[in-house]
Amino acid sequence: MDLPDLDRHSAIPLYYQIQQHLLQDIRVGKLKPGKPLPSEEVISRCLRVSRMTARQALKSLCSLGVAHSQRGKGTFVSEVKLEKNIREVQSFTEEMEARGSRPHSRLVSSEVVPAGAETGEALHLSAEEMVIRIRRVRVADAVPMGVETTCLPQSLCPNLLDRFDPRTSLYRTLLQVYGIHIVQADEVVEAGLANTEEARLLGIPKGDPVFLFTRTSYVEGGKAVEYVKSIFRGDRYKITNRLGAVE
Amino acid sequence: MDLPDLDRHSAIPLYYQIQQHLLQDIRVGKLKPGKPLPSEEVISRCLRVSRMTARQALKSLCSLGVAHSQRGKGTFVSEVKLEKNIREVQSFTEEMEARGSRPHSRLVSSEVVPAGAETGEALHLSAEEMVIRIRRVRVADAVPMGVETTCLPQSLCPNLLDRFDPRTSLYRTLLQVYGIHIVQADEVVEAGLANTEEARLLGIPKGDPVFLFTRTSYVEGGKAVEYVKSIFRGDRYKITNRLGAVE
DNA sequence: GGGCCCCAGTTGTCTAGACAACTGGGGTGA
DNA sequence: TCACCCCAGTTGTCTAGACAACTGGGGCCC
Repeated sequence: MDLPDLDRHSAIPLYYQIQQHLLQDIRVGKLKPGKPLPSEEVISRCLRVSRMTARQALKSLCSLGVAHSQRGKGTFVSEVKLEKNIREVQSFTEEMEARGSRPHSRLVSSEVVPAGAETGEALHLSAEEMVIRIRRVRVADAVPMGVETTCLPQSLCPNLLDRFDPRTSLYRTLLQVYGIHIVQADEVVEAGLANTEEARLLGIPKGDPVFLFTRTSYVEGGKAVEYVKSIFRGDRYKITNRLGAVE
Repeated sequence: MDLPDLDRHSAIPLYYQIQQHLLQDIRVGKLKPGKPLPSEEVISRCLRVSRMTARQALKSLCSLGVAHSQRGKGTFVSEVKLEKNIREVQSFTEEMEARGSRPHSRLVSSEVVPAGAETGEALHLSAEEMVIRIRRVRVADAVPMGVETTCLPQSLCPNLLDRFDPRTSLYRTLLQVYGIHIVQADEVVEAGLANTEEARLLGIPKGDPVFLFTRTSYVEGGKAVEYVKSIFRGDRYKITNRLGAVE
């Protein structure tokens, strides 16, 4: 076991430096699944940090899912692979890039309209309040993958349609221009069949299997900022979930 | 703000007593979404615990997703509802009971067979090793919802077929009889169409939209113990996901 | 009014230690 | 041989403090 020297004058917390080093050792296979990580006491003594700091590094690895602790025994590297991330809030752009594809989007329509009952309820607006509605075909590696309709309250991001290039990532624009950081989302998925218009936009036969997504996205603190309905091809798109345990 | 008296002689950790009390206050609406929780210093002073213990209670609420902290400001109750749980490993039985339905199952077949390439790879077995394969129709409130095929290594749960009533919960039997506690699973979902046999078992027209699930389940430490392929009706079944943020 | 500084309150990180609870192995005694 | 005890190693919980970093508001000065 080799442990790194810590940079004690860095702005990076000590526990985080330790966590990153252990994570790196796991990634490159220096620490193998099922094998114990250095104990709190060993880290504490070798790196001259308090046991609580060593402990914080190990616990952060546990909450990442790459390790698990057993009282009286130690902390061990888990078997599960690092590549399979816990399902996270990602824009289509981020998701496709993570899968190694080149994403882009084609604008179908963008307009400012009253929210209506369904969208209003999801975003906690009255049905009369105005929302920005953007409809796009999502494309990965030149293959149309799905059709996505996004609604955002106009009050939250005025002039979005002037400032946003619909071919790029909406989430990045929200963060960079408006400081809106989406951290959580609730999503409902149904299975259905493509209707005539969807089939035309996606270039697939009518009646092909599709996913129907309905997603509400939240900023920290739980305020709803986005309501999305989308349709994705069943033949080219898969959902990958990591399910965790109940405490 | 009223804080409870702590039982200092209890085996229940102090931070957990505090966490449970705050959780109760949130549940009954005494602490409302968006409002601050008592600060670390207040908890520490009122309950005569160290600040680290108060902090542990608040951080555990954050990791449950019911609160969030902001440096320099405080820890606040999140808006999201408690009823909508983070997606968790659940047996069909648990899932349906949580949705308020009465689940049961009808056995299609159960047998001991060689794993084969696909199942063997998923469970880290050779293709020749024997697995127990159970095929069941899953029913909720007398409506057939899906067809599920579960494979488990025979070495892990010998005599399972004698000890397990296929109409009940497999996960409960694994836990109670073999001490196997499934804590994590990877799941891939695809959209497809029902073939003739599936349509017959589910009582739906051939070609109706269905979900195709492929799930590998793990015990603590990451050992794979179960490989499941299942088909669920698209018209009666929805997937609900809570997506979290990346750290 | 506007800009600036300072201060109280809050969370983030860290220390040095303590005892409890549990695991696994070795040794001892019946 | 077997049961039991004890011990070293490990994680879980807890204490009492320290300083850093950030927020928001009040007050001061220009």
